[in-house]
Amino acid sequence: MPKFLDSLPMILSRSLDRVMPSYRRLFQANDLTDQQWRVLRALWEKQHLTSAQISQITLLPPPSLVGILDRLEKKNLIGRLRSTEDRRHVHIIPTQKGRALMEHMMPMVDRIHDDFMQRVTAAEWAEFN
Amino acid sequence: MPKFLDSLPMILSRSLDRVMPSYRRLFQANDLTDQQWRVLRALWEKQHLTSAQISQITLLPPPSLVGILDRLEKKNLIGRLRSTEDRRHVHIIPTQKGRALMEHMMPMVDRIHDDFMQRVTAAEWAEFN
DNA sequence: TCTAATTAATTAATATATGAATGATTCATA
DNA sequence: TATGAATCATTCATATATTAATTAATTAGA
Repeated sequence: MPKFLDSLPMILSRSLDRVMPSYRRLFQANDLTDQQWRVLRALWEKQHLTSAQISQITLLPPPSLVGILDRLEKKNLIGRLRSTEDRRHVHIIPTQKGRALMEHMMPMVDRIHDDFMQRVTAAEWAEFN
Repeated sequence: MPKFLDSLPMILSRSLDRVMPSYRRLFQANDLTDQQWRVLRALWEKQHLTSAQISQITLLPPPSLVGILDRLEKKNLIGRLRSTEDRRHVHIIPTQKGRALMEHMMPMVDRIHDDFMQRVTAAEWAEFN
């Protein structure tokens, strides 16, 4: 009978709780939520994605994505474009402002990742075994 | 430059997304949300906890906990008891109905955990390395 | 002893998650 | 080619996350 804190969901949640704050400080400094960042981050690797594709990549559920895209659009960071071939699809494209913001943030995000991978492979990583 | 999907937050989120559905089916069958379950699960190992203690154990932020406790109380699964020594504290105690529900669910939850630890140590677990 | 600093729980405002349902569109096929 | 099944984005209702602020109660210190 495993203890509550040793359950898979709690182990993973705890890990996330330790990883996210470092990122979140940077996101907040740029007026972005975690989820808004995820969308922009996905568009960074491949601009021009449909809403469904973004949902699959970012793991953000479609109903949430609607609002997230609304707010990104309101900030003029992305644009929505209804497809002409298949009018069910909506293409999401980063704006000039959106790309500039990413250009500015990506190096710092990469650095946070690198910093983690050095500490994590030693300390936190061990918790999984 | 790590790919988005290889970042720590996405690896952990993806893992959670694969683990939770199995549990969630059981929770829903018993009319509980993930978070409501967490609170009852914490009280299972040690009934009589304060709101702050539950927050620390379950990782549920205090503002969220207020509503979660409200709904658990409304379902008559827990009781709130304002402390007499320090009237700032609120003791949370499972009701008879709450304990009965846990007694019913714990074996099934443990089994889900065991099933995972057999598949996970082989397949998913490898993803962390 | 009286005020300033702390603490626990809560409220408020905004953003997301979850599951079900809808509307518009496209596809499959009889 | 009409028509029912499948898709994509969206809406709806409810529950939770996040940050800041508030309230009530306790403690620390002048």
